[in-house]
Amino acid sequence: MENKQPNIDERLLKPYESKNTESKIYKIWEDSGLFNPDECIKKGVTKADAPVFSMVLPPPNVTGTLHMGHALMLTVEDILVRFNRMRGKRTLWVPGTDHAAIATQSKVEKIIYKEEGKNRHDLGREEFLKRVEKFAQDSHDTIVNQMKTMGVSVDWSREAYTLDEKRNLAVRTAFKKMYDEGLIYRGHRIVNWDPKGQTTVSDDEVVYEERKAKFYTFKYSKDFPISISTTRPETKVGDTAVAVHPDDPRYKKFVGKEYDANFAGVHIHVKIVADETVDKEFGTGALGVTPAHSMTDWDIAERHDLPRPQVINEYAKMMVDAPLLKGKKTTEAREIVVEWLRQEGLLEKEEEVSQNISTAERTGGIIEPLPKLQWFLNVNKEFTLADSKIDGIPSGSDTTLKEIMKKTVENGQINIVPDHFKKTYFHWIENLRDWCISRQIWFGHRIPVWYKGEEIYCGINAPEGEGWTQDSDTLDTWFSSGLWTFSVLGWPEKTEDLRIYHPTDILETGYEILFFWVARMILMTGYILGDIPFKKVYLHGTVRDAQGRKMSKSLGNGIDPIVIADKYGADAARIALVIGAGPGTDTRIYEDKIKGQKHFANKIWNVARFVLSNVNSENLGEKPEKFSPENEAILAELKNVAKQATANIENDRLHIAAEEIYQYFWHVFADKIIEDSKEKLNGGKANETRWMLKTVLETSLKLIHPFMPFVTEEVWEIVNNHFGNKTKNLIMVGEWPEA
RNA sequence: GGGCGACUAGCUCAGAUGGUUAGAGCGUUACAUUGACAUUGUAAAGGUCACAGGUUCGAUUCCUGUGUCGCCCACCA
Repeated sequence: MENKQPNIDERLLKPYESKNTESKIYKIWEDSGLFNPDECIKKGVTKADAPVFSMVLPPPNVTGTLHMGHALMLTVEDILVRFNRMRGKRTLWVPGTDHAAIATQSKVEKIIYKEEGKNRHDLGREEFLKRVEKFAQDSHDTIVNQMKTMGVSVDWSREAYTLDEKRNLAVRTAFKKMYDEGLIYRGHRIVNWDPKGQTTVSDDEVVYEERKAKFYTFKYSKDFPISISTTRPETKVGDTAVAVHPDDPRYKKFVGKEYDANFAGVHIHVKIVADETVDKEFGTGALGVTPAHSMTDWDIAERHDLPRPQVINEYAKMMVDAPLLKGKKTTEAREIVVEWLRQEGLLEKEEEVSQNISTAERTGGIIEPLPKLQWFLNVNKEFTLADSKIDGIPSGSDTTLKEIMKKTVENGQINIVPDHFKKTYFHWIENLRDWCISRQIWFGHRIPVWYKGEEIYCGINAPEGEGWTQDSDTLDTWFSSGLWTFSVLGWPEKTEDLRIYHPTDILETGYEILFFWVARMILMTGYILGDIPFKKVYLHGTVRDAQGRKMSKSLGNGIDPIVIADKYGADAARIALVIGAGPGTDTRIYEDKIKGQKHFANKIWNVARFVLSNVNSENLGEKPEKFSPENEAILAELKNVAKQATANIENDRLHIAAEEIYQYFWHVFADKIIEDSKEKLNGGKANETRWMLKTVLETSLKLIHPFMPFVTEEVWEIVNNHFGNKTKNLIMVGEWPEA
């Protein structure tokens, strides 16, 4: 071979070692300040009037550490950001973390209980919150380090936290505006009460588990004319009606009649009502109405103006006065009531059925529907949107939150990728009910409402004067995350950031939080700013293991992205995550896949070694004005690869872009171009071949950079030194190859 | 019950607006090689693109139906 010459960087003489390189490179990036667009302008790498590209990081929960799903998210977003930055755009990516109210609180409660045997009430609100904040801080620090390990080019100077001072002001300001306009109201409603967590949970935080249950058919008393069925006989002490279908010939004659009965020692007064919602075919076709402990029954009771006595309390215990049941847990009470029915000869049938039981996602507690005084956000109430940038909702016209959520996506102002998630989104909106925003937990944004006797005050700050007490509830965590795109940019202040970077360009997140979060951001931004929060929603899939199972703690099949990055390099993990994962598609990840990409990093390294050992400032002559046809063809193909990559990234096909670049680099550049060049380097076209190799190498590095930023930055530096380039720009702000 | 999606090589997956012999990685087999390469390269085997109809000059791609799997939503008291 031509040489094993001294003038090649000695780093290249050994195989590529990601371990120390990556942390070193990250430090160089951070020190450069170029993650911050203001700094890019100051240093002249970005024009002040360049087009803007902005994005917020979906803030990870401060409940622990990042998993592979986060790694995928960070990778996809970093690719988009690096690509746009290299294209010369004024690029901002704002990082942050989410306090994740109930998730974090219950996690800390578990730890404290395990270690000290105490619950939060033993510690008291103040001490408990101190503990949670400490935990959140530690967790935050871990997460930040993990993000750096993955190579994210976020602007740390703008980092935010959903529960910091500025975001708290945003929350209070938004709450007050909604309260003043009557969109936020307080009311008795059936809520999903979690007796284990002692709090309300939203509909979306309820998960259903299938279990076997007994389905009992019986009458309230001997002289009661209609049999009813239920899986929860203990709730029947709270019945105030039996509902039948208006057209049901069996029961028509009873409608309107009222009966008294002694049911398991509790006096009940039951009216027969006719209601369209009753299914004639199900059970006996007659439904015992328990208004206080069932959503649908509550609605029936409301329609027929029935009393709604509560018979179960917050601890899932019976609160009736009958000696048989008083203070008993619901499960015990069920046995007691069934036994009573047997003895009285009222039980007619007992069947085994499988039933979906509601549980709380975070604590696993069995949901007890209870009527409670809660805060709600009305999604159907009309209000006037004073200043609107939403197509189809003119400024000054009346609209609803639901309409805002619908219109912005319908009219294409917000695009969802992949497209079919739009259908899911609309379907969800159709069925959306008022959003219960209060939580009976301590960790979170305290509701900005104060009471003094009968007086209620809602304000950004506490009211003047003595004797006011603040509402003890906190807000659903998604209330503050709903403001995220603009609260991180400084709202409610009228900041420059807000003017320049909002609405953001893309929101990249997992499809599983389309409703929790994406929809709520659209709602909040529409209401508060009369605008959209982002132009495009890019949804990534779930990361699964080699067998296609979800990664979970209980299965123990999780792969820690940090362990992987340590072993194979973050570059390898990144490109392994992206290749084969189109938007909205689940992807499988396993060590062999990542190992393969580590080889790719090494391939880049070796290609650089080959090129630099054959091309250097001494043997490189004048750049030829015209290349021979064969080299011309090579450069044309290179240009075409760049063009394809650009188009694919712009059209959300990162997986294709990554694969094509990989294919080109390995199987065209390394296997063909370099192999062919070995001969040419000794022939008459040696100089133009050197130029060609240098050009292909440098251009390829740029194309690979968004996907594998560390190794490309390292090689870039070596290349620059090798040729003694004076302007030593980082590849991170290098110019993206012309398409 | 309602909705959404998937089904392509042994395995994991690409195949945007229908158009020659359907692609990659891993795996398998053969050969080469002290090579820029903790190897790598060259080549090979391997596919009724789930099934059945339809539209079309032409369907893996569009339409209808069937089957299997997965996910989301609702929830029957």
